[in-house]
Amino acid sequence: MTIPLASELVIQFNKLQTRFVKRIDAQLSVHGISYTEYMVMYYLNGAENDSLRRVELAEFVGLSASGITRMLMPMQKMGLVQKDSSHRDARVSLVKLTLAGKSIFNDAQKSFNHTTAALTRSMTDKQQQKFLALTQQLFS
Amino acid sequence: MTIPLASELVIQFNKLQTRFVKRIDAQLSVHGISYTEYMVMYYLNGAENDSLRRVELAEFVGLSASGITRMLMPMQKMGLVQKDSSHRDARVSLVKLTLAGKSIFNDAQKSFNHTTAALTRSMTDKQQQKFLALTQQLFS
DNA sequence: GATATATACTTGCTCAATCAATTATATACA
DNA sequence: TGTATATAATTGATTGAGCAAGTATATATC
Repeated sequence: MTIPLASELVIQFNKLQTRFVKRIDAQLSVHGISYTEYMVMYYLNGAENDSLRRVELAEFVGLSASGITRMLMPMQKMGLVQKDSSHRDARVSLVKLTLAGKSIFNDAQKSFNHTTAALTRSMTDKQQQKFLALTQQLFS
Repeated sequence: MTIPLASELVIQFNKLQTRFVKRIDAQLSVHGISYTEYMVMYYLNGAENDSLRRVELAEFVGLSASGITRMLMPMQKMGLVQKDSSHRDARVSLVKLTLAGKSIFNDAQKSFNHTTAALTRSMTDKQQQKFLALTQQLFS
């Protein structure tokens, strides 16, 4: 049986992504954080008011609510993030980067960008743009 | 700080893949198997002599050796795969699909192909080919 | 205002996967 | 031949994540 194009695409795609994350994880471990933790910090860093609610964070990072709770526990213990409560809604717990967190994120970001550049160095800029555009297209 | 193209690419790429796997997992659960179990069966199905060594399987699927051992245990219990020993090398344990395993794989494959087609339906065939080619290029 | 429903988060339990250590066997070489 | 090293697989301990259930608070409706 010949394998359909779409399946071949998904399988190769998945394989590549697994490889990417492993490489990035290895690099980030120098800073003591994982890929997912990096993504958490990345979104917190870019958020307005420098803070996000847990559900928002979960949505961005692609984790469940409980996944976020568990992920943040050690990060808080390490002093990377801190909790704040919302005075608008007593249910929500806002998360933000601490100063130490920001500093570590800045360092990690350099590693991250460096690694992604290495991972995609077999592509020209134009190809990367094309590839990104096609990736975006698949979201719809 | 503007985010570099390569990093944007990797992040979007990762996000998309997570989404893909979730959708496929949901579909495959009808057949009682996960994405990774599907991949195991997929490689076993395509292997010559219908069997693979655990290390080979691990390499293909992108798991560690122990990951494969643990993954195969329940699959064996469910009767999807069986063990064989190699007469060339007493250390190796060959894995192959059982008849039941083949049958379930065939059903699952239909679901899988159907789902991947749905996931990529926003792309023309030509775009899919382009995308696959770019993906392959990143492996080097 | 009281009751029902929805939302934000946390906790207990479970599963999948990893690493490090272990066992068994194979290969290399002094 | 015997000893060191390498390889295949498994096992114990740990981690990351999910789901289902629970708690606290908010909103909607009667």
